[in-house]
Amino acid sequence: MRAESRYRQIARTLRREIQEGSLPQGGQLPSEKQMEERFEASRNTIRLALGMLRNQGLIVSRPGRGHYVQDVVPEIFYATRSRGGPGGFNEPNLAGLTLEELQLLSANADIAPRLRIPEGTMTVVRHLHRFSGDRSGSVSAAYYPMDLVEGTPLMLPEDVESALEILMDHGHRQVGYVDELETRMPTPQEVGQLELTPGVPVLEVHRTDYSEERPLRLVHTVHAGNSIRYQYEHGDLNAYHRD
Amino acid sequence: MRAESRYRQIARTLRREIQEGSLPQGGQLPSEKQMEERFEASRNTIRLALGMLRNQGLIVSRPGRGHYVQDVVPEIFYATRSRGGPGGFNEPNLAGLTLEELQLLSANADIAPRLRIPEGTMTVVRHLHRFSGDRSGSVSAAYYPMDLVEGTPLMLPEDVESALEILMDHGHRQVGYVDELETRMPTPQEVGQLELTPGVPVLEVHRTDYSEERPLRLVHTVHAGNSIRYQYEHGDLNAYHRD
DNA sequence: CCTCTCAACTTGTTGGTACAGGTTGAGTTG
DNA sequence: CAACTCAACCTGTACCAACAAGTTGAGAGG
Repeated sequence: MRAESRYRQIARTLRREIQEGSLPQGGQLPSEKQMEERFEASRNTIRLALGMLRNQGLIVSRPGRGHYVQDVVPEIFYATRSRGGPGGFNEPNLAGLTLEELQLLSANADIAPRLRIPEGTMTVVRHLHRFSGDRSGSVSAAYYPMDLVEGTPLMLPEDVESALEILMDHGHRQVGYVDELETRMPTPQEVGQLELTPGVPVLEVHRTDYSEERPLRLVHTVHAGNSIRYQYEHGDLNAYHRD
Repeated sequence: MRAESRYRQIARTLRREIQEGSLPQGGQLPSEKQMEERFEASRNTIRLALGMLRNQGLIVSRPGRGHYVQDVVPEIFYATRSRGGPGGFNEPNLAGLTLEELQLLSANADIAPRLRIPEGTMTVVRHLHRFSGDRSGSVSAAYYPMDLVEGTPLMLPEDVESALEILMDHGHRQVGYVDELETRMPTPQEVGQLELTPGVPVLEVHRTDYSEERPLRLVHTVHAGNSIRYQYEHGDLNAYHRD
């Protein structure tokens, strides 16, 4: 059992062919039956190899169709590039964001500390969905302390242009934010929401926006890992930041 | 085939038990044979369910031992918290970094554009390894343009206190940086280097450090996704940043 | 020419068997 | 008592068989 197992050898071979381009992006792999003959292995062994590649996000498999080489290009999210938000900070990719649901929820242990409110305090939650192209890109939940948004359009189940601008009009100006980034494998629910193919991790971001006095908002976003790149700039880079 | 398949049901049941804590962290799951009886399914089906949990990073499996509930707590990397680096910026977690290898390498298409040097230009590459506790935390490669480090201790195969400080002593002061963050599944090589358990994604970070004139260094880091959290702060948050 | 049916393909799921090799603890042996 | 052996477990790998269900294209039928 010390030597590399058969299915790992097969996976390695296929992986190399994918990365070298003998199997072009989007191209179809031979059927499992054909691979049985080529590699002189049983279908189960072939499927173990294909399972590895699927888990690595290199291929996608469609019942009745076949196995295909995966092709996705990530889009870059410039976290620190100003887009004229009220505080000079851009909102998490407003373009393509649509409101899915509006909810009243008491803050749990994940939310309350970040908003610096007691657990159980009421918050207004706006669930947003971002599509990139025809595919699902991310799902967000923006938590607002109830007292901050009472009597504002943020209480209404409608899309808004800029939530931070609305807050500013009510006397709460954003002066900064904190982003916390983690990666992990998706939950089954997220696999459905983001239409994730197996083997694609998610990037989980907690952004807390602050005024001078208090946290204004917590945006919890889960991005499909194969379609996102975050970029942060710090310091005096006027002459050197890239596009 | 429309109904949820048997192995997914089993995985869902076990997942719930893990998340609810009926199966404590670090605890051992029943053996596959015992689960055959409990779920009235074949070993193949049980193993498919366990494979799902393993791919989700919820369990680890050890031949001859059994299946265990995974338990890891991520450590936070404060990307924007100053630690007295020359430019007021901290280096990527200097503590625990050890030099593995020193290399001379011509810049490829990944490196050259970020350092704004022509492809093929010589760079000095310092390979670093960070351990968190007894486990492997991340592997980094720091790329320096050759002309910048000639005649400095950075050409020597020895650990250095602060590379940016050395560069400053030679007239190159860091004034800022750009971080690019992506997530993906690890390559087989990274699985070995980082001692990753299956189902754990990696966080890939490209940090480019700049002086007023030019890029000074590119640090390419691959973190084990289950042991890292990145944090970025922006704006005037003196009173509000958390520990 | 268009539509519909269906055979022939595809992957997904489930059952079984067998053996390799790591791990452990009971029991034997010195 | 210490060391060693070994049976009994564990997971990993590999094979075979069968059926379910999605997909497609050839060909029959209108």
